[in-house]
Amino acid sequence: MGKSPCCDKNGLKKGPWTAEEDQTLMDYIQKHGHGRWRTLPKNAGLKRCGKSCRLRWTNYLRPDIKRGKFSPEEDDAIIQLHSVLGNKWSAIAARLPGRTDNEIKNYWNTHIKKKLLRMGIDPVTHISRFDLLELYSTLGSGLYNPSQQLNLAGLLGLGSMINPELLNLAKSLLSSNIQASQPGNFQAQNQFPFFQTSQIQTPVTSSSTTNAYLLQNTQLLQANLNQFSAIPTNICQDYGYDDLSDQSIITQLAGNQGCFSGENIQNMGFGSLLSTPSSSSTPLNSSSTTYVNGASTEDERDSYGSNMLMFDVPNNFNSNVCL
DNA sequence: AACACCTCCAACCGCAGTAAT
DNA sequence: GATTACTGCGGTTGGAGGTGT
Repeated sequence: MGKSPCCDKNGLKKGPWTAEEDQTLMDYIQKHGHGRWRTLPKNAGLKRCGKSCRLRWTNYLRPDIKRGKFSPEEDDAIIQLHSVLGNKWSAIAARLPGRTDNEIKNYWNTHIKKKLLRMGIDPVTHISRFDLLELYSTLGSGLYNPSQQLNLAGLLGLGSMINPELLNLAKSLLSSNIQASQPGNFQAQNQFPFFQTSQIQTPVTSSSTTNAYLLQNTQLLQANLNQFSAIPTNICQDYGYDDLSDQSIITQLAGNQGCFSGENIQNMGFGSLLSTPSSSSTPLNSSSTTYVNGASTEDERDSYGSNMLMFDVPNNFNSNVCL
């Protein structure tokens, strides 16, 4: 299903390698070295395509490959490198001796990503989902009614829980000329400097705390957001909104009825709204998948929807406050 | 025991970049 | 400069093995 054979047409074998094939390949490479992958299998007497041989060698047979479980130090290194390099698995592998890009990629997708999700951290942007939620909520309110004096955190009784710098940042944004509702106003996908991976701060690691991470990300947001005065439409488009001024965004951000209530917060699907496709190598710039209200299936099991909103609701929280 | 579902990872595919012609 | 061949990379898949019912 989905995959068309690359070797069958030439009568070449595909699928798992046998011990004999491994030995043949290793013997040949020991004698002649690797390279010239297209002619190698023929010369070595293997009924495999060159690509398959190269992959087998680089991912499994190479003598310098370290196998076995990843250490906590390696975990941290991968997270840190990923926050800087993104899905550049080969670049990450180059900094982790003995590990292959394929191995790291698999490990990321099966372990680390889930670990970060459980911590409420977006594995693509390495930004706390709580900060993103707050930012988007604030922006959404301002866009819906730009003249409105914002005090969302106060309104919700969340002031003490939200980083004030982030709120100020969001307010600053709203006070600037927001032109994002005009399609085509942004030139490039990566113009949203806030997600430039080269500027992502040290990510959370297994030994860090979420609070420290929030502070780091707030500083990052502030530094980056100072550089622009409009919100790219593609951010909204990525989540299925074509027009940033569309009230539906606000409705989404504020819950299905346009009101914040405890129940709405839990159910409004921010996890999907704010998530990015797991396979995206360009944070928040995916063009292929729209995530709205749980429309996507992947990793919704581990959705931030539950994780990111794991915070204490103050006793005086008014669950029926409308925006 | 049998079946269904889930997790993990080796291997595959397609694309992009580079080198050779 | 255009075309072809080769290589490397990142995303995705299939299936084995594990776990739950």
